[in-house]
Amino acid sequence: MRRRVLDWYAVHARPLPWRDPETTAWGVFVSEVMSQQTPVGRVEPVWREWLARWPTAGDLAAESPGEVVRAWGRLGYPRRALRLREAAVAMVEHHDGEVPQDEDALRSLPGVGAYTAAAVAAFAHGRRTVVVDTNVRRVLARTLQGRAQAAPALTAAESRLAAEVVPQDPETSAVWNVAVMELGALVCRARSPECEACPVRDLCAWVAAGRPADDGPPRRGQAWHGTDRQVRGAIVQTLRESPDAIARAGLEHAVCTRLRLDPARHAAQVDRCVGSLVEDGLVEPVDGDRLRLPA
DNA sequence: TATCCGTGGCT
DNA sequence: TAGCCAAGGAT
Repeated sequence: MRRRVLDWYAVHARPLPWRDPETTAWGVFVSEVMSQQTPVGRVEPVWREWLARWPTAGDLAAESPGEVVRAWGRLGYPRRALRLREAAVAMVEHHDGEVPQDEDALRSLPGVGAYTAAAVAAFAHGRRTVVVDTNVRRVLARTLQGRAQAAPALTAAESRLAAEVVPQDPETSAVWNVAVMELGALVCRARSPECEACPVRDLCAWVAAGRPADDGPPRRGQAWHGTDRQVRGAIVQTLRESPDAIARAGLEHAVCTRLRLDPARHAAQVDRCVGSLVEDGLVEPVDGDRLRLPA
């Protein structure tokens, strides 16, 4: 199985810029944070802008939060932009401006969880780690467990399984980790798997079982229309597009217009969301009644 | 552990 | 078309 996946990756890997051997650890770190819950195709152009503008952690650490959120554009979950900047500050203050190599040190950075710490240690520093993302979970669930999808949340059994299949040699392990992810992203996809193109289809327990449908609990869809998330998104988008601070009433109007909401009935929701965004550090009140991205 | 947190393309 | 889903993390 390992040889097949590694050989497949050698031929089919996408030429993502952060996979270039000359990309710095900082570049890899930025790519991993941007890719959290955002398709890599959308990440690539923003990543290029960021690395040209802030080629080191020190460069980003010196930038204002608002400018970082603005440059984040529409990647989604803009709190990640703030945490990425905070991580850069921590690197400057505690790691001599460099991306830590140790998984635990990475884990302690803002916005870095188990996945990102393992991924950066492996892909930026060549460490042997166990990278478990949604792609890896799905590939292992199908090939080894014969299930259509992984469990809703990562289980201890899954982590053990993932750890068992990572090659011992550090260099090979790093390629293995990215290769399984790539297989999940390109072939062993969640919705329309392309089993005919899979290098391990004849070893796959799910294929052997006749590709049975998922037998797990029904997934809860993410509500969107009319939610605080939608309103928060519209608020930040409006402020991103405005070079100057905006009066609260003007912001309410702009957001309701953008979302086609009745201002009379949604002013309170917009206000509540502004409050939560201020708490998150994504919005900053100025001059009493005006709002802007944080300076 | 369940829920919250953006955005947009795909089926 | 409406829902599903994407290199997760924090609480």
